[in-house]
Amino acid sequence: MSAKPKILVALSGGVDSSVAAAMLVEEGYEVIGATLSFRSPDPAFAERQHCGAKSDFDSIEQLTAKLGIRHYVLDRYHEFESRVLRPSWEAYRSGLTPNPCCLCNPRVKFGELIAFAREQGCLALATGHYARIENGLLRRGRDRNKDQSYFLYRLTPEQLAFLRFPLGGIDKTEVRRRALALGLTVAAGRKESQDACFACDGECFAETLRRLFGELPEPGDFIYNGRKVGRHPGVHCCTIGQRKGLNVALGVPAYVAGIDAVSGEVELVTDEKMLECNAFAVEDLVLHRPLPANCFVQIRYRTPACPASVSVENGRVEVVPETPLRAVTPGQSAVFYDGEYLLGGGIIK
RNA sequence: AACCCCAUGGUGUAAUGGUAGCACAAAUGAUUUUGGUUCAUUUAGUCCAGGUUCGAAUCCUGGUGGGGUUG
Repeated sequence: MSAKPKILVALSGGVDSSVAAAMLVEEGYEVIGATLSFRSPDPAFAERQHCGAKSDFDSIEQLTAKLGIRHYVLDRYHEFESRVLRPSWEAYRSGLTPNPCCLCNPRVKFGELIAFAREQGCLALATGHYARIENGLLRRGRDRNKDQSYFLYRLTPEQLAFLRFPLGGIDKTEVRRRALALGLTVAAGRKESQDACFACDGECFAETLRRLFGELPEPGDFIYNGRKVGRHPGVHCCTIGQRKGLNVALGVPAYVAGIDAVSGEVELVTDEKMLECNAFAVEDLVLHRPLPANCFVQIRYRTPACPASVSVENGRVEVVPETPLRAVTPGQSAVFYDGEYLLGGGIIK
C-alpha cells in the first residue's frame, strides 16, 4: 500500500509544466496529470485553434511515458465559453480590453482542475507557473523575467491554499536544463510562445470571438485632430496605446488614445505624451491584504510595477502613480504589489 | 474655353541631368499565457507615348489624371 501523497499536475505540453511534473515525481509524490481542453465542438473553429495542437499531445505523451504517470484530458469547453469567452466578448464590444487569462484562471482553469484533484483524492494541484505562494500570499516568481503572478491575482484564498508552484523558486534556464536532462525533447524543442487558448491563425483574438458569437462587424472611423483619417473593422479590434494594424499612415506613428463604443469612433494621437495617465480608478477588486497608502501598481503583464499612492473606498481604488503611466487601458487588470508580494488587484475603469 | 500648377512604392515626401532616399503603413521574425508596446528584417515607386543626351524622376513635345485662376 502506497503511502505516497498524491498530487495532480496540470500539463500543457510545454517545458514548464513538464519539468514541474518531473520535480514532483522526484520529490516522492504520486503524480497524476490532467489537461483541460477548450477545443471548440465546431470543427470550423477547432481546426484553426492553436490550443490542443497535436504537438501538445505528443509532448505530453512523451512525458507521461517517461515518468510513468497517468494523464487525463478534461473537456471544459462549455465552461470556458460561458465564463471566459462570452464575458470577454462583452467587454471587447463595449470598447474595453479584457484579460481573458485573469478570468479563466479562477473561474475555469484552477476551478476545474482543483475540483478534479479533489475527486481523485489529491492533496494539491501543481502547475508550471512562475510564482510562489507564501503564507497564503502570492509572491513573484524568482525568475522575475518570467513571473506570472500578475495573471493569478483573482485566485481565491481557498484556491491558493490548494496550489503548488514547483517552478516558483527556479529560473527558466534551470527549467530548460532539467528538461534536457530528463530527455524531454519534444517539450524542450517547442516554441515558447503561447497565444490565447482560443486564438486562431490570421486574426486577432477579439475577431475570433466576434465570429464565434455570430455578431456582425461594426466598422467605424479613426479620428485624428477632429478629422476622419481611416476606418477600423470594429472597436473590439482596437486597444489603448495600439500602433500596429491600424492601417493609417500619418507620416509618424499613430496610437489609439480613446475608444467610443457608442459612436464607433476611435481617436488617434501622434504624440505619445497624450497616452499618459496621472490617475485612474480600479474596480471589481480582489484583495488578499489591505492596501497600504503607498504600494506598487502593475497595469499590464510585463510592464514594470510603478510606485503609486492608492486609496480604497466602496470597493473602488483610486490610483495616483508616482510617474504618469502610458496607455492605462480600461478593462485591463491593475495588480497591486508590496515589493514581491501580491496584495490584490482589479479591473481598470 | 484660355492660362497656370502638379503627377515618385499603399500614404506623405526627398533627389533640378550621374547608382531613386526617408517617414508612415504593410509583411515576416524576436519578445509575450490578454490586447498591446518595443526591437530586427523584408516587400514595394518615378502617370502614359515620343524626343534631346554617353546618361532623364529631373530638359522638350503630345496625351491622360488632379488642383487653381480668368470668364
